[in-house]
Amino acid sequence: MSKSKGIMPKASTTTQALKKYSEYLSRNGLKSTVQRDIIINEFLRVKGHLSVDELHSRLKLTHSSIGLATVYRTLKILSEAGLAHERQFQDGFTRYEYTGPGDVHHDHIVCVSCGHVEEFENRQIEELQKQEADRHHFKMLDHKFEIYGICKECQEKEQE
Amino acid sequence: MSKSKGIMPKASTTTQALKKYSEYLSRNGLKSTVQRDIIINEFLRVKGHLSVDELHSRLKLTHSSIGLATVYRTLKILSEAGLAHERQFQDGFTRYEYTGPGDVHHDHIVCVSCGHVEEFENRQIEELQKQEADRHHFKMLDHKFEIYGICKECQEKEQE
DNA sequence: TTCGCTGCAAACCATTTGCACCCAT
DNA sequence: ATGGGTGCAAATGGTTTGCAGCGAA
Repeated sequence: MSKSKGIMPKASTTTQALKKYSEYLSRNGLKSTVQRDIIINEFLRVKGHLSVDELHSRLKLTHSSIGLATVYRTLKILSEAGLAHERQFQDGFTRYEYTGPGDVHHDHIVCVSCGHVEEFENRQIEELQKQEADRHHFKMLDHKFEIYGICKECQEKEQE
Repeated sequence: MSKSKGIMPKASTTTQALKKYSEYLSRNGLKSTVQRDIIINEFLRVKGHLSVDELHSRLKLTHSSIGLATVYRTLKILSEAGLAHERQFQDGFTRYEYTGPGDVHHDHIVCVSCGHVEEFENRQIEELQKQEADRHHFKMLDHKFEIYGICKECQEKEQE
């Protein structure tokens, strides 16, 4: 769900992301390493809602020595750099989702049977949220909205 | 946020809850014990959004021998009996909230500073959710909607 | 050469479970 | 007396952290 607002994007989202990432590193006195590059490239390539363990398993296929802790630490950096969002659905894993530069806030609809995740944007819901926050005199910082259900494919499988 | 729909409620919510609970026990071959009674009575008395540890700490004041595992097990039973809802906000604890017989679905607005939780109902949001589920061909089972922010009291404290 | 980074193992921490004993039915 | 319940301690499992050696700047 990354949206390029410009008419003619000059660089791919991945290139922009890598740039933002390396800027974040130097601004914070952090170093570029081969492991981090491997992790980030795979993360940007997949663009799903990956759990740390899922990403680590993928990486092990081609880079067997990479440590789970390093994947955790790198995803935390991406999150702090504003390139990834931490998500917690109901399955006990923290998942990370890529966030592009022009991305609009969105929510999730999760299949409790197969784990499939779809995204949606809904302006009206966003607006109603703000109204509720105001009504309760809260300064809204964030929100979490997830719909849990059974996706089309799993409904069809159930009927067999 | 328990709403009695009747004009003249015959029994208090607590009494009704205890009845529902004991019915659940006998229907499932479970036993009534002093520990369970103590836990449930305190849970019904407080009616907040209690973490297991918070409830256990309260109970220890008057019943020092009560075990944490028993509190976990009893709240699980209450949840299965339909008298409590498991909630997970962002603080790493599972919280339990009392659910009365005529209760309408509601969502939460949570203060990230002091942990205070308020509730709200919003028909329009519920309706928009259903529309989103339909649009994505999901059979909706459940949802989770939380607004995170700073409550009025904490905003005032911040300014000092 | 300096520090940050890595992989490993150990630590964390909320929650669950195994077990020997207890008690409601 | 039977079999579920209890408290305790140990196990679980995702995530974090300490540490000795490694490598980028």
